[in-house]
Amino acid sequence: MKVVTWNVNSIRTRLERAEAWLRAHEPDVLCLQEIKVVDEDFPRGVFEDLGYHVETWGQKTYNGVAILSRSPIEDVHRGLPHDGDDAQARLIAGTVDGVRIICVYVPNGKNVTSWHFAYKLDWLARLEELLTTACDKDQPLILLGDFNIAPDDRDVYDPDAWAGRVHFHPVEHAALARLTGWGLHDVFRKHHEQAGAYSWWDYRGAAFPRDRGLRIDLVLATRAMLERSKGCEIDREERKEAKGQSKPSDHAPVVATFS
DNA sequence: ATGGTTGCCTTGCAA
Repeated sequence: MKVVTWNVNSIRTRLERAEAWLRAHEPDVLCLQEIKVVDEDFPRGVFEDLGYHVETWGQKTYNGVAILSRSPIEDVHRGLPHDGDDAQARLIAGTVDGVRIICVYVPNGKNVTSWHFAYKLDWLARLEELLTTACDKDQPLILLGDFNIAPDDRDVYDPDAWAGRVHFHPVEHAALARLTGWGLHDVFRKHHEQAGAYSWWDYRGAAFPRDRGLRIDLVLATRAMLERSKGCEIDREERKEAKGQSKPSDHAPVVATFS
């Protein structure tokens, strides 16, 4: 079972690349973030023609998440506990071949003094509540997506410069630790110890060619799925620019394979 | 160096 998370930064702008990537890599499950379209405008036919079931929770202009799967997607759930009617579209879950898949787009946070940062922390607390009240840590479960948090020093290009900043703040690390403390494991770290394996590079300041990135796109799994984990790779190639091609997302896909 | 670039869709916000 090949499961992927990819923040595409607009599915309409990225459609050509997303379709080509799917044809080349043929994942079983693809979790998308920042689709930036309402459900009616999601180009589902393109993916259905490739053999995928499609479940979305879209939103105009911002956010939006989706799960594409070769097998049917059961028990689909959208949103978090205490979401209001105006909730941001940031979480969609479904069960595929007996594995609970939770696709998340964690709020960015902007900067630590912003209301966006408080919103991020509240959102993470409600994600923890979802796990503890509606999920089973002893069952096969994968929580994956754009977490907008780099777990440790190996996951940021300049840890000293990033210390205390949004995406690498102690309070964010504490929130992430509560999720993993519930019973989740960083699948990438089962297979790779090295520093400098990033999944996101800012569009600005030539961050990608200078390799100034962060690993903020994570695949977290319960013990049952960690034991089935056979590999986890970041597809850095997809972040590259090529002449005559449409632009890449600022995030690379993260590919995890399970038995 | 609080800059820079991209995507939304139109004028400024979010990332």
